[in-house]
Amino acid sequence: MPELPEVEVTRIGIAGHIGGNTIAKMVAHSGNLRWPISPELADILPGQTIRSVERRGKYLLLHCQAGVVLIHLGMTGLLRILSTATAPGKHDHFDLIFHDGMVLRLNDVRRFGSVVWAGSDPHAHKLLADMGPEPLTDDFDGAYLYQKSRGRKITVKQFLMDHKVVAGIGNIYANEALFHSGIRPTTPAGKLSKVRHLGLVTAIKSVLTTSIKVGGTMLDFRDGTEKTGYFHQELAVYRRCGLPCVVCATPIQQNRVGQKSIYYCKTCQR
DNA sequence: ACGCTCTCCTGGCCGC
DNA sequence: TGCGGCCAGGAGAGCG
Repeated sequence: MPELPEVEVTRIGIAGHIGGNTIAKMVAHSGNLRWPISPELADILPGQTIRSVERRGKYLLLHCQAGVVLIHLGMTGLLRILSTATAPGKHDHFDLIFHDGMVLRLNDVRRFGSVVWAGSDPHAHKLLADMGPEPLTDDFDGAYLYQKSRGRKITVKQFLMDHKVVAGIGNIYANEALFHSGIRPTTPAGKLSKVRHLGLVTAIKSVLTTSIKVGGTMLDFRDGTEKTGYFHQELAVYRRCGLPCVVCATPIQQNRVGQKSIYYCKTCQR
């Protein structure tokens, strides 16, 4: 599923194709995604030029003169660049057609994604306004995370996935970062020391950065020729229930916290 | 402010 | 082979 690294790789990939290109038409093919595709887009977007493509958490921001289109890929969303429009498939929901014939197409099997008009002040939009710092910026450090966790009773795993705390950390990277920092996912966030927060932040940055590099070598956005399973990092714990820990060979445990799966090594993570 | 639960969706997988 | 049922999972909404 698209996590922050995949969204970042997507951002870089599509920016090279649509940046500076002018939109001729927007077409919504099917019913709703998470919310209805903002209907005003059909009126606003024709004639708009893509100035830049930004990422905030897992949202992509397409900057035009009139404002910003927010795109979220949900769990199964995929953006493709086509050189010419082809008939949309069952799970193709949205096309941006450019003057030169190029098409940016959103495919999303489970329809948890969204396409929203955010106007000229996107960072004030309610979907972005309360978001915490980007995990790969210097604003996100051990002191910050430690301070935010004081008094919090939720598990550190759930804490990391709260986007008001830090933007764009999903289930995979929460599990992986906790493994690499040796922290049991079920530990209450408020019980962890400052030093352990520092290690956790270091692990988050490391695992995200590595994954962006890997994803970047495996994506090709032109005409749907992207490799399947385009994110292919070696995962240490995620979905490895019962398999040996890569460090100590203890079988990886799986449990549920909240509605999500946690994976951890009971020996390495305390 | 915080924490918990519910909800959206569908392909894949399991058991019978 | 078909069918029912369950699961994964991002993250906002709504409630206490």
